[in-house]
Amino acid sequence: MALFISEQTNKVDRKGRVSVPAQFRSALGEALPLGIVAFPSFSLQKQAIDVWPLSRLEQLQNSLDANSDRFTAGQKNLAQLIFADARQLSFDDNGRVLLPLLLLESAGIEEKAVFVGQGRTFQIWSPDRYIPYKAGIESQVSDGEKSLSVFPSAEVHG
Amino acid sequence: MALFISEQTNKVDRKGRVSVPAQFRSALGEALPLGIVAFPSFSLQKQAIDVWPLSRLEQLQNSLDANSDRFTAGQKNLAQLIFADARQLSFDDNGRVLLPLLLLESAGIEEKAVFVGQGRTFQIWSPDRYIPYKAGIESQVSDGEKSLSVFPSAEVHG
DNA sequence: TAAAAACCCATGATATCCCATGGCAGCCCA
DNA sequence: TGGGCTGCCATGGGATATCATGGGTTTTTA
Repeated sequence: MALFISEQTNKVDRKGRVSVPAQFRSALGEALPLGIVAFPSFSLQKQAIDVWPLSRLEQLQNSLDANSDRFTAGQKNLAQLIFADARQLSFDDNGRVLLPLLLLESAGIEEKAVFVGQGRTFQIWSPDRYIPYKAGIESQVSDGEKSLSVFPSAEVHG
Repeated sequence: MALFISEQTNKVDRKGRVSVPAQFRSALGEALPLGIVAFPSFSLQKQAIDVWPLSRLEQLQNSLDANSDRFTAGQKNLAQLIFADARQLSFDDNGRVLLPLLLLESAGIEEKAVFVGQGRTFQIWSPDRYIPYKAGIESQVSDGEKSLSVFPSAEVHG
């Protein structure tokens, strides 16, 4: 499965439907018909919605089954919350999903939804929250980290 | 994959398309069909566009998956920003890409785009910005370093 | 049986595909 | 060595497909 890359703002219609960016849908590839799961983003104090391919949730479950000892108590609690709060969303013929009211409210989404690629997952934000959030992230990157050979390099070359 | 070397200025047409220099396309080699990712250059205060082969972003993601602990918080933030700001571009039959409006604007590109080889990556500049930028770099070189050491490396890149 | 969800079709905007052209560089051959 | 031939490359533009969006209709479900 390809990566989720880039931002795109789409409209939420009266029925609560939004088009998932075509690029994200194609990144799902074969996993598309399985759909996605969405839940309030715990790492962001539920400011936004986290979206995973369903297969990732399955992988998490498998890890919990096989390597339960490698998870901290806190991580297990988090996993419990994800399983409880996650909603499985499926695509209609036009590539839209119906966002449940609970998720819309918790993320403060009304007219517009910002889809933000995060590699293996993506997020859905209200524009009003996303803009200041992103500005904050940018300010937390130091100038040194922005300059040459930004990342641990042995892994990044190809 | 070969290195990106040299400069070339190409025209941006009415639809926002530009030919990527043939030399850069052939440097991509097998990675050509996967396409490239482009985002405002963080190290240059978003003056220009940084372009990576998609595979480089995939390697970054793999590295994050496997060695998350070797990244600083700032580096992780930067990675988040890259996933959000990057746009995946693919080539048409003539070797052109469509530059999204957002990138054109952030780099101040209108009629012409300067492609600048940077080894494993390349940049795209507006001529108006590139000329003074390069002059600045050149004057810094003339005041300082004029030779380079090449270090033997255990990593075999390529 | 009323509200919500799923399904279906329509539309405008935009991106993609496809073909055509002109210029330049390299090559061949006289 | 010069002149033309050939092929690649950058560029332009029309045709086609895809995408986001809206709304009606049927089906589900509570």
